[in-house]
Amino acid sequence: MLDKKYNFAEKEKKWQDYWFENDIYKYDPNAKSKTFAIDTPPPTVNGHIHMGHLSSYTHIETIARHHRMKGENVYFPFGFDDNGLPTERYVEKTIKKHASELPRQKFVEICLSETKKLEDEFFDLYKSAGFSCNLKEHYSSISPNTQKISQKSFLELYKKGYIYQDKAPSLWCTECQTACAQSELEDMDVQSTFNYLKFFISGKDKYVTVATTRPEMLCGVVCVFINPNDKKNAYLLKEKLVVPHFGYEVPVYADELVDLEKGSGVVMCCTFGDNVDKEWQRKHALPIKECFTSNGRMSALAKEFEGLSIIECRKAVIEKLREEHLLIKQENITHTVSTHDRCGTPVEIEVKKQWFIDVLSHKKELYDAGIKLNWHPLNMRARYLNWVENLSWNWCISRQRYYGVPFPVWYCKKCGKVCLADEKDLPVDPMKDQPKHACQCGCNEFVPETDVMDTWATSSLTPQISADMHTHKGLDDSMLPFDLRPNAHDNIRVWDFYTIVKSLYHFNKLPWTDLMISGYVTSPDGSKLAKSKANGVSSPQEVIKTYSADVTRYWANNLALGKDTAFSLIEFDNGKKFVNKLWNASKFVLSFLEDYRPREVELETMDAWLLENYKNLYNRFIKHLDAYEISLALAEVERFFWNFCDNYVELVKRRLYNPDIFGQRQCESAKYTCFHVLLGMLKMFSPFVPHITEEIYQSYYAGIENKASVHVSGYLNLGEKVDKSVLEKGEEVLDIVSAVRQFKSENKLSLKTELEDITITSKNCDFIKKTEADLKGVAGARKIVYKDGDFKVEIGKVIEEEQA
RNA sequence: GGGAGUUUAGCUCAGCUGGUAGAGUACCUGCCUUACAAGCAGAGGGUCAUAGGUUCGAGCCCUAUAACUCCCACCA
Repeated sequence: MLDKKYNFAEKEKKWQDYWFENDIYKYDPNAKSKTFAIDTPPPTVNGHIHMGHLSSYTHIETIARHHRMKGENVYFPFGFDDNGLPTERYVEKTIKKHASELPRQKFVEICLSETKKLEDEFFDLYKSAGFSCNLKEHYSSISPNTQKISQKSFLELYKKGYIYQDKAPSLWCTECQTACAQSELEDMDVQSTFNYLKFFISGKDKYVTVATTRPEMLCGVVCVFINPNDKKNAYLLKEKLVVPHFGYEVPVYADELVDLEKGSGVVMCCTFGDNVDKEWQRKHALPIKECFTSNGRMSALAKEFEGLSIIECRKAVIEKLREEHLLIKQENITHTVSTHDRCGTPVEIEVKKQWFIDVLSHKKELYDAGIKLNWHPLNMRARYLNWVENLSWNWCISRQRYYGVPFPVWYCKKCGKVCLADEKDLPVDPMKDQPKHACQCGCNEFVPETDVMDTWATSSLTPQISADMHTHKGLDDSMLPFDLRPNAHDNIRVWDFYTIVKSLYHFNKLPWTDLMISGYVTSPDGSKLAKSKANGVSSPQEVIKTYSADVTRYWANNLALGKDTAFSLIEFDNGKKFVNKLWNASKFVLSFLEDYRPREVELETMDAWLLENYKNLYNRFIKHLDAYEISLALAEVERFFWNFCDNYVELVKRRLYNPDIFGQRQCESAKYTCFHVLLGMLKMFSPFVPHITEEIYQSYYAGIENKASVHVSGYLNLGEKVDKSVLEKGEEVLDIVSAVRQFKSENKLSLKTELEDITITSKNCDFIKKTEADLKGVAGARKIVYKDGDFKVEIGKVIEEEQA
């Protein structure tokens, strides 16, 4: 017997412990059934999980549970992405110190201990949400084993020629003091000033106007560009121009990238103010002049401004130009600058020795890979393709930071040659370990590489890293491709892209066959959720505590794939109602089934109708979930369920209560139907609301089916062929019930009011007649008269209560 | 500038291969019905963003337009 009220706090905890202790979701390496492997997103350990993560993990969960219910062997690993800049930033904020203020080793130790705390929090949350990934073992992107895989990947790609080291322009964050990748850029609108400056023509008392937002870079001007079609200024090509204030001369070149409409149509070029400068530098073989040092201060080039910050220098230079009458006018503008997504600082371009993975020369393969993958929803594919088409930087994987996977690289002290670690010695830390062999030049002294790898250089290997937890084969492709990569749309250009790169370069294979892309949960005003801010949105912990894990999952499962949704607690009330209804309906139905064991019986008409409906539902349900249409699948089974409660159960409950009046066989038929349909529904609901379905299942069905859990019990397939005519005829019976209810409602009568008689006109009287006992009961009619003809229901006299 | 998405009832959203506009919620009217008042029954409520087109027939297909959201590019 089920409790009168469902106590979710107690039951959810009970079943979570039960699942955990009994390894209910364990992947079985020896199973013969098909494996469904999920490349679970490892949460980045850089703050607290918010509702957005919870909702997208819930989608993964539902899909994992669905495939488990289909009898597949689900490989659902778990891990943490706990190294790299995001984690460092989190730790810096927590301890209120910059990494550079501490000894490297000390900082790394603090990172390890701080992330451990967060990981414990993550673990508790995952468990309390009832997640069915393998919580007993997990990978970490900083663990020695992961480092080994990551370093091996580096060595292999280096040997294959995909990785190269170069002193080349790369994106530089002056705040984090490290290089970063194109995918880490974020646009930000800033107020800025367009400064119109006088560039005098050398030896003449004539000037041209050049507009710039970055006057502090005047110390690094290498040339001035005009448009090749600019007739008015064409004469300048033969002249030299004098850089204002700094007084040195630069040449003038023509390039079609110059926009005649912008500013004065004449552009100064520095190496490097922006992307275009970078291109011009290469195309016109311009000299490289570095205006800034790596910490965002002015370099010696800036003469008297050396050591000022970029912003300070900008002000100071403007002041100088004004004094020297070289500033013609200023215009306030809003323009977009690229900032570092981890700290919001505008990025600069720096020329430094960095490690790169070549992606630009493989755009075609990367693009084709995007075409071959199955994207859910499909339109998300465009984001990937768009990104690949617009790639303009090779993937810079070196970071001038502390907490990350080290490069397995030293440099010969004498000849400077790169010395790679031996594969069998991995993982290595070149700052502690030494190469085992002397350099080819004979020198035995080495300088370690102090840079660490970009965190994505490692997390792009999650299919291999997570497969290794079971295969123990390291960097290996035996489990590739995985069946599913799930993540939110922000990760398409980052994690998805990089994973595809690595998988293609290593194995010439796709990392997975399908991608499932979740949308964002935004705050009610539409702004982004962030791990660091609350935005007026409840935390997952709060929501689960208040509403239960099942209700929270119900909410998440109703969100459309790929679409952003504003968070609202109102939506949780539907889930609460649903869970309550499921409890009450199950309690009611099971109260009739206590000692019942199913056996074949000749079915009553409406029982057959419900079973046909169930088959119909089953087909659609499976089809939706196979296509990752989570919310549609849930809506479908939920609609069936409410119909089951409000129509079917109402129709048959008298039979269940009174076998003496309605007949033993008729009662048996209802029991048979209830038994199967409730069981089938519980199984279908189980991926969405795993706790309450388990509680109900365990109270009755588990013993009969002899299964450890509803979640490994398999769906109930009652046959795929549906008798449509039974469905239609049954609907007509419901129409009769509806007509009677309408009559009673309009006449403000209680639904139990009895009626003298009702007259039914229909072409299906034979069918309807067979339901007469049920119909009389639910309608409260003493007599039913049948007529052949177009469908019509006439209500006879009401029997007053006193009489009844 | 390129791309994607959205626009359907007061609100949140479904709507398949083109065939009489749907659900939940809110509001209104009733009903304590031997599971559930966190329930049940019933009613009202829509120029399917706009303008054209294709079609016997368009929420759906085509062409424009508008508004909002997101991604990318631009950043002199």
